[in-house]
Amino acid sequence: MSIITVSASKHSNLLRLLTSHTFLRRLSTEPPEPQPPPQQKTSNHNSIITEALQLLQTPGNEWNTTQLNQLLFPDSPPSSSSPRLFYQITRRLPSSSQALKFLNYLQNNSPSSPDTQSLLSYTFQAIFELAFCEPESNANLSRLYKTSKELNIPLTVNAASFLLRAYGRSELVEESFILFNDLDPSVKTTYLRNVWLSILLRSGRVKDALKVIDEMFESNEDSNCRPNDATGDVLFSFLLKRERNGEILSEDEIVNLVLKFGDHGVLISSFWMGRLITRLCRNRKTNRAWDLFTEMIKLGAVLESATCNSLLTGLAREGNFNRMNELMAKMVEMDIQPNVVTFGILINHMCNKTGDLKFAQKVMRKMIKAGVVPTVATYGALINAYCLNGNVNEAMEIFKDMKAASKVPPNTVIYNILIDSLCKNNKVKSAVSLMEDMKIRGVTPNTTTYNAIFKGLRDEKDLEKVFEFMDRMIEHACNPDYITMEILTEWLSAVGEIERLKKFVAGCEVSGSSAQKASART
DNA sequence: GTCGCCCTTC
Repeated sequence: MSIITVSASKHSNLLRLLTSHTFLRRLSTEPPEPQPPPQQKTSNHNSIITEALQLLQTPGNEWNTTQLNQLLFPDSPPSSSSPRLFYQITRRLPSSSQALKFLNYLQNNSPSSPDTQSLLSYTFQAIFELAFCEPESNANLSRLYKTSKELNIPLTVNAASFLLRAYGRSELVEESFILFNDLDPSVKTTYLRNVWLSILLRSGRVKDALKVIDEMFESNEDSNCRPNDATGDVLFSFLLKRERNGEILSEDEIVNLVLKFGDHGVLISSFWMGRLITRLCRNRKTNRAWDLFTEMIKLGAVLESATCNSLLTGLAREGNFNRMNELMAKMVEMDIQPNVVTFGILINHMCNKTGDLKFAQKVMRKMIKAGVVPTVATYGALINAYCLNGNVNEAMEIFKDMKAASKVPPNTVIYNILIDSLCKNNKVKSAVSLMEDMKIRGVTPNTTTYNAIFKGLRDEKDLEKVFEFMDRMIEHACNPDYITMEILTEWLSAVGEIERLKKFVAGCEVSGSSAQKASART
C-alpha cells in the first residue's frame, strides 16, 4: 500500500466537497412517489377472442366454421381484422398441433386481402411460441420451420427468434447459420440480430459475433438493424461475466469496443461500464480506467456511484489525490450521489499511513448526520485507520461502541484487524481474549484470524495456547494456508515439537476432506 | 423481448 502525503488544506478542500450542500441534499433525497398505473382499456377485441376460443374448444374436425367465419371475418374485405387478433387467439390454444389445425382453417376460410399473408405469418408465430414451450420442442420447431417454407408463409421476427433460440439451446449452431442466412433481410432486425449474437457468443463464435456487430455498424443510419443498447448489453455482459478475466478479449480490446460503440452513438449500460472500470482498476490499469471514464462522460454517459467508488479506490491505491479530488468534483457536478461505500473509501484511504484521524472521524460524523447509515465495512475502515496509525487503544474504543450501541455487529474482518494489531503491539493477551469474545458472540474465525494470533503467540513463545488454537482450527475445519504453515513449521520445529506439527497436518487433512464431503452433499 | 446486477474493512 502506498503512503499518501496530503496537505491539510487539500483535506479541508475534500471535506468541503464531500459535505457540500449539493452532496448532502442529494443524500437525503426521498424517492419519487409511484405513479398510478395507466387505466386499462377494454375492447371488443377481448370478447372476440373469448368467443373464438369457445368455438375452438370442440375437436378440430367438429369446428363450426360458419360461426367462426361470422365471428372472425364479419365484413369483406376484413379491414379491421388485424393480424394481432389471430396471433392472440392462436397463442391461447392448448397445443401447437391444435394451432396448426387453426392455421389450416384460416388458410381455407380467410377472405383474400393484402393482409392475408401477414395474418398467416402472425398465426405461425403463435404456433412457434406454443411449440417452444412443449416437450421435444426443438425437433418440433425444425419441422414447423419446414412446414412454413412449404406453405410459403414468411417467418415473423419473433418466429425466427424462437427458432434461433431453439437451435441455440440445442447447440445446433450450423443450423442457426443456415436459418439466419435464409431469412428475409426485413426480418433481420436489430432485435433478431441481438438474439443471434447471444447464440454465437454462447457457442464460442466470438469472431462471428464481432462480424455481425460490424455489419450492424456498417448498415445505413436508417436501416432496421443498427446496434442498440441491447446489442451492447448482450456483448458486454458476455465479455465481462464475473468468472471471465480477459481470456476472451483483453481489457484493452474491450475498452476499444466500448469506445467504438460510443462513437456510433451507443453508450453501453452504466452497469457494464462500471464492471469494466472496476476490472481495470483492480488490474492496476487505473490510467486506462480514468481515460475511459472521462471519455464516456464527454459522450454523455450517466455513471453510477459504484463506478466512481471503484475509480476512487484505484486512484487512492496509487495515491493520486489530485484526481480523487477531481473525481469528487465531477460527482457533485454530475449529481452522482456519494454513498456509504464512498465514505468508507475516503475514511480508509485519505487518513492512512498521514495519520489524520480527526479527518476520518469528521467524515464519519458528517456521514451519519447526512443520514447515511454506516455499515460494518465503514467501521472496519475506521478501526483499520486507527490501527495502522498505531492507535489500537482508540480502535478498541470504537469496537466497544460498536458492540454496545450500534446495530452493526462486528464481523470476522473487524476482529481480524484488531487481533492482528493487538498482537503487533505486544498485547497478545488482549488478542486472545478477543478470540474468546468471538467464540461467545458466534463470530467464526477464519485462516486470517488464526494466522494473526499464531504470530502473536509465537512472539510470546506461548506453546500451550498455540496448541489449543491449532486444535480449534481443526475442529472448525478451517484450512491453513501457506502463511499458517510457515509460522508453525518454523516455530514448532525450532522448539522440537515436530510430532505436534505432524498431528496438526494430519488433522487438517481429515477435517479438510470431511468438510469437502459435507459441501459435496449439499 | 434479447443481457444480468460492478463499489469500502483483515
